[in-house]
Amino acid sequence: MLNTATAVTTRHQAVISQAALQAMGRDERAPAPRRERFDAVPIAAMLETLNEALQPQRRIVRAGDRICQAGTDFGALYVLNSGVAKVVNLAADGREQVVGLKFRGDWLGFDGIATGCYGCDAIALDTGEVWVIRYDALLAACATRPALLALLHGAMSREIAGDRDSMMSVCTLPADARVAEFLRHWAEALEQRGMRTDQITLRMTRAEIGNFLGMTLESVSRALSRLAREGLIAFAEKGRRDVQIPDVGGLAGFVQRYLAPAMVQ
Amino acid sequence: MLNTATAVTTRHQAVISQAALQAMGRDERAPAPRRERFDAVPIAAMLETLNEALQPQRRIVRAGDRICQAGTDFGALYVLNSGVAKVVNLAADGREQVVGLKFRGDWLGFDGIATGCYGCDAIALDTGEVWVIRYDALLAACATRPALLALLHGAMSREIAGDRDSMMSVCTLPADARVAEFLRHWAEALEQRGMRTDQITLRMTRAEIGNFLGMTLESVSRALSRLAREGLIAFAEKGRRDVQIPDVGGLAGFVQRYLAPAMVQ
DNA sequence: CGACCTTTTGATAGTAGTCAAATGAAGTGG
DNA sequence: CCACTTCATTTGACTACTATCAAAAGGTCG
Repeated sequence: MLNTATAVTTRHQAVISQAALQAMGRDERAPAPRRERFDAVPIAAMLETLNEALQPQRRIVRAGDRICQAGTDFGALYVLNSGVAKVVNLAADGREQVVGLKFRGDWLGFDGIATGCYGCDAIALDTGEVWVIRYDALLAACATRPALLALLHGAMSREIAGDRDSMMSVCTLPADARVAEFLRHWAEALEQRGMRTDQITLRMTRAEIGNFLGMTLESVSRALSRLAREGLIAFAEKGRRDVQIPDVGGLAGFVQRYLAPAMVQ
Repeated sequence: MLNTATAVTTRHQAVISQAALQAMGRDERAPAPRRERFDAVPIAAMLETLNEALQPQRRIVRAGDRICQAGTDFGALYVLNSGVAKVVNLAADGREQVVGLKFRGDWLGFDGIATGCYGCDAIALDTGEVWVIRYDALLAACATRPALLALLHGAMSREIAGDRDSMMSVCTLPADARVAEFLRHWAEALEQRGMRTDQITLRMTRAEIGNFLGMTLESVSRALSRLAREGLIAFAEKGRRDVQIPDVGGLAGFVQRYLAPAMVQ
């Protein structure tokens, strides 16, 4: 119960093979797998830098508008100055999945750099402003402004780390906790941007949320009902798209409790 | 049955909300969500460029060696010149998950750029050579060699796209198909690097594979047995770590069949 | 050989998916 | 303004996939 490598067996299996354990035997226990999740550069500062360096073209989008389209030629990256967007991955066989949510300051279109065409659709979930950053112009500007390059790399790096965290949520959490974590994550994103977190408007249907989390719309609905029954969330009087979160910490606690119900020592 | 947006309902739910559908109504059907998955720059050429531009330090690793460690200060990226490695994401609460597999030419450590410390462990799965690319040196070299920067961005972009595909596999495929897709992906990675694909040596235990795919080791074992029973794979005489794949296309077909059993039109 | 893993396979349980029906919202046209 | 249509959501009943528990067999290494 003291070795984290083998203690976690609540859901699925422990990861570390014996071979790996003994191979890394020398340096006993990892010093501090602590991960800092804050941004080195605040979002507002990043946008300011981008704005003055590139004076990007602005585009107003409304709910449902496609910001970029899978399969079309890559030429620009997009930065959300306001609003919310979903990223939808499309497979050749017709499967599609929401693989990400984007908020103010987030970038879109990175997946097009390598292949020369966008790999995902990005769809606005409400009204917002998108900045169009032509990739060649960005690179040119980066040549004279190292800070810009740092910004770009930071954004890509954060995207990679974020995707992995999504992966972990989907793979290690039961359905109810996944929904709780989804809400917590959304609230956290708002908080980082200085917005209210006590009430959030989900701009996705249950089906979209389920698709994002790898579960059915019914399971999402049930999970939300259960969270509401436990008092962790509440619905606005009319319509169930607005979720009130009296205490974000409560959601985090729920995830932890659900994660390791018997891990209370 | 002709509208891909609503046709896919075999597993979980269709993604596209009605609102989104009508909002994007004007441009009828998407032109071609085709995604090109090949590399613009062959892997060998990329390594050659890296080598001559930076003459990176080389490090020989053996199975179980840690290439980089979550939580430690970020200073360098790593490129696999040979061997295989797994990327393990660590959560603050002790959960850990294999979130990626890396082969020759793949980069490691991108997640450290934004936060200043690595977010994942990277563990060698067999003997191999790792190139250490100091990040500051890389940036300096990029300033005079645009090709290097393109390489870097291409690698990060590919990582983002790849993570999303993993996410989609985990979320949209049933257990058996997930394992088949895992094998297919491994074979594809070998093929892109000019290696044999008819026989691959899984360098992970069933527990590790299961952790990666979001299922238990028993389910992985059962899935492999089923694939073997169907003749899609075969085991070497001794030990069940070597998997023979007579026809990679067969695995792809299995995934498709399992994906849409009733989608035969 | 014996200790220790890993893997396989079976039996059982539980979570989440599927099917179905009812309610709730929202928009349309008379 | 109100029927009427349409879609989103909720909830129940049932099913099925996959996790869990357990035992045995196969490998590996001292």
